[in-house]
Formats: sequence, C-alpha cells, structure tokens
Amino acid sequence: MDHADESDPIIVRLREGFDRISVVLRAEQWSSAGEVGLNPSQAQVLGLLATRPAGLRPKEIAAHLAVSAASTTDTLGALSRKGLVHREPDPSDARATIIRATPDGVRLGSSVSRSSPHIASALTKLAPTAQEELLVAQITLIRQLQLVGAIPVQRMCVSCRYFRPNAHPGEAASHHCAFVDAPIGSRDLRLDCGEHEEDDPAAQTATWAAFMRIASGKLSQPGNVVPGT
Amino acid sequence: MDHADESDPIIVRLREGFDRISVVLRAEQWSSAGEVGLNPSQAQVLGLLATRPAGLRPKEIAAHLAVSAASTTDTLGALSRKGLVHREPDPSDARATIIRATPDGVRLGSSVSRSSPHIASALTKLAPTAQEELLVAQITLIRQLQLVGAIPVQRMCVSCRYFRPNAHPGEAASHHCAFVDAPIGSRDLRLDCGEHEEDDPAAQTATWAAFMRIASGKLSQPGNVVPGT
DNA sequence: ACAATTGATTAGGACTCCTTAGTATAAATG
DNA sequence: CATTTATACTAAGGAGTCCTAATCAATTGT
Repeated sequence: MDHADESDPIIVRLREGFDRISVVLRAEQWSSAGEVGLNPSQAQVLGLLATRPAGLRPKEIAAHLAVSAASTTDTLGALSRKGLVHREPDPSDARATIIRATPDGVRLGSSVSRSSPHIASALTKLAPTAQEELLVAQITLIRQLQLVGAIPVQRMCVSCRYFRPNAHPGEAASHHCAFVDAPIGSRDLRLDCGEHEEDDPAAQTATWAAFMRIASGKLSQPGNVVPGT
Repeated sequence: MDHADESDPIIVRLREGFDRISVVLRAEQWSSAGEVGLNPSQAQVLGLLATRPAGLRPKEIAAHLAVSAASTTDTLGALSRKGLVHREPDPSDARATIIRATPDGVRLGSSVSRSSPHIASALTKLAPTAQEELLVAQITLIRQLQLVGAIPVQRMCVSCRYFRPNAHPGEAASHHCAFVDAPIGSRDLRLDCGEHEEDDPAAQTATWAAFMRIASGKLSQPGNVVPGT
C-alpha cells in the first residue's frame, strides 16, 4: 500500500528538509521570544494556552509538545513565576490542575507564537498553488502522526464534525464548514480551529477519503495522494 | 512580486504546520539519540560531522545549527568527553580549530541522524508526486532561507556547478548531474551532497530560473512557483 | 475494600542556550 | 612597520529544558 519504504532516498531527504527548516524555526523562536523575556518552550506553551480559553491540563500540554510531564511542570513553573499562567484545581478530578493563561499571558502568547519573519517571508515566495499543495501535504502528515499517536488529535478541519469536503464540487472553495455555514477552499483549511469538534472515527475516515478525492483532483495527477490512508 | 504578505492566513498556517512537525522531529531525536546516550543537539552535530570527513570549524557548525558559537563549544565539549569528536589546529589559521568525528563518532552520527520512524512512515503515505512536490517546496524554502542569511549555503543540487536543470526535457529524469554524468529526476535532488561545489552567484540565479521553469511545468499549473526568486 | 492506575509534582543530574568577557591571532590602516 | 580593528574560539555565570525515578493523592477496576 505504501509508495515507498522508509529507507527510500527521497524519504530521507524530506526528513532532512524538515530538519533544516526546524533549525530556522527554533532560532527564530529564540530571537522573537527573547525580546519579551521568554524562551522557545515558554513561548510554545503560552502560544498554545492563548488559543485555549478554557485552559488545559499539564498532561495535555505535555502531549502537545511531545515532552514529559515533568518537563512541562518545569516550564509551567517558569511561566507561573512570570505571572503569565495561573493554575486552578480541576473540579472534575481532584488530582488534576487546569492551567490558564493570564491576560498578560494571552497577549504575549498570541503575539509571540505568530512571528517567524524568515520562514514567513520564504513561504510568501511560493506560488499560491504550491502553498496549497504544501498545506495539504502537511495536513496529510499531521493526520498520520496522529494516527500513530505521535501527537494528540489536532483541531483540524479534516477531523471536525462540521467539515463537509467537496460540498461545492468544481468551485474554488469546494469544501464547506457547517459551523460558520460557508464555503472554504483548501487554502483555508485550519490546523487548529477554535470551533473544532472531533467527529467519530468512522466519520473521520469517510471525510478523509472524500477530502483526498478532491485533493487528488486538484493536484497534478489522480492518485497524487493515497486515498484512505 | 510576492504572492502573499506575511500575515496572509495561509502563511500563518503553514508555519504552524512546520511547528507541529518539528515537535515530532525533536521528540524522535530524543528517543533515538537517547538510546545511544546522546541528546538531540549532540546527535545533530555528530550527524553533520559524519558527512564532512574533512572536518568543520566550530563557527561553521554553529551557523549550520543557527546557535551561538559559545553554545557550540558546550556541545562539542560534551561530544569530546565521550570521545566522539576530536579537535586539531587549523594549519591555515592559528585562531581556528578543526573538529572531526572519530570513527566511533562517524558510526554513531550517521546511524542516529537518519532515524525518525514516525516522520518517515508518515512520509511514505504521500504519493510519489506529492513527495516530489514537497521536496521542491522544501528546496525553494531552503534556498530563500539561504538568500536572507538565516542558514549558510547548503550543498544542494540547485547551487552546484555540476547541476544542469532540464538537460533532458520531457524525460522523467529531466535534470543532469555533470559530476556523475547521469540524468537525475526531481525526486533525486540532494539537500546535502558530498560532491557539491558552489557555483558563482550569477550562475546560481540562472540555474534556479531554469529549474523553476521545469518545476512549474511538472506541477499542477504554470506559475506554480515564482520563477527567479 | 484493596490493588492497580493515573495526574501531577519533586529530586537529581546532564546539558543547551544565552550574554558578557577574555585571549590569541589575523587583517587593515596610517 | 606599528597600531587599531576584526575574528575564532573559550570561559564563566545563569536560566531553564529535558530526562528518569520516586512520591503522593485521587480514581478505577475487580
């Protein structure tokens, strides 16, 4: 079923490419976060919390960043000392804690996590079609990473109960979001939507298959992306 | 000339996508490097040195990882204590040092830096055409990052004097490598080739323009990637 | 009710990463 | 030439990440 095994040279090169890009991403996090007295980990946590007004448990934060719970405690301690997050007991489970960003934290988190001047400027050099293809490739990869448990389920359109792939066949904005009740195109697909509600697994699989049919049609050749995986 | 400004929603999402993928990459580096007693930074340095038999200066290593020279000294100290790298004076400049991986270091570096099971397996799920598009997108981004000085020049085909884009028009392997004197396709393009020799800037620009013409033709639509940037 | 599991934290340790400062050499300038 | 000025690296100090292992309290399974 796979189109290449994991030692296929192109797989190694693609991984290497992500590695190169990650280096720049990390470096830009240091400089942009550093301006406001944060470091990359703190910025990442704060950026996440800024999109979650209801707060998150330390465990969820750890899963999102793919680090241990103990490391998350460290980082939360640093943010707490700076008055950027706030912990409160979880009423539904007395062992757990809910971490919420303070108003200062939200402000800082949403501004800092968005800035990556070099990466952003490089991305603008890609043509719109290439950007769209790249986004679909990322979504495919992230979905796979979720399936194998490398990261928790993201709040992406493709796993959302409100998402209707190919609701408007042939049009530029061929998909539809039933939450806002409006058509959306591939370039509008979200990786982390505030209104996301996870669909049940069977429906997700069906949605994905339908989505891939469209994606394939829009890309250079049929079968461009493996349907159903 | 740009197709989107840096606050364009799709740019923000693409950056976010790279961020998600980086998280997994970093986590996989911890587990795979951890098995042999290294951490991600050490693995990254050793992986780099394993491909450079002639050795590198600390400064070059720092630039490659986009960290300060002082941080690199720290990491080299750790590797040195483990007997994985070896320093010797640079005969051409008495201020400088040449860092070389020991045989043990080469062994470890080349094995550890290649393994990312989850990322690799996710990449195999992309169809060959999508993989190729992704590789071309990465090359475009990395080239931009080099142009703005975010990372040093990589040893990629597109900046190499031996690279002949579109030497075989219409064929699957449409490019040519004059070093090995053989045709190569887009999926064979290297991000870090041992035989790379940097071309002069004017020639690189011309090569890039020619390369983009092909890439555009192979992708879904003409103008898919901005030529000449 | 009692053991096993789970969520979070603490403890201990290695190391990364920064900035600032210092030393030695190299290159540029008068 | 002799003297700045710049470069390559290292040292020191400090904050913080990240790990594993151990602890403690609350929850779940049988």
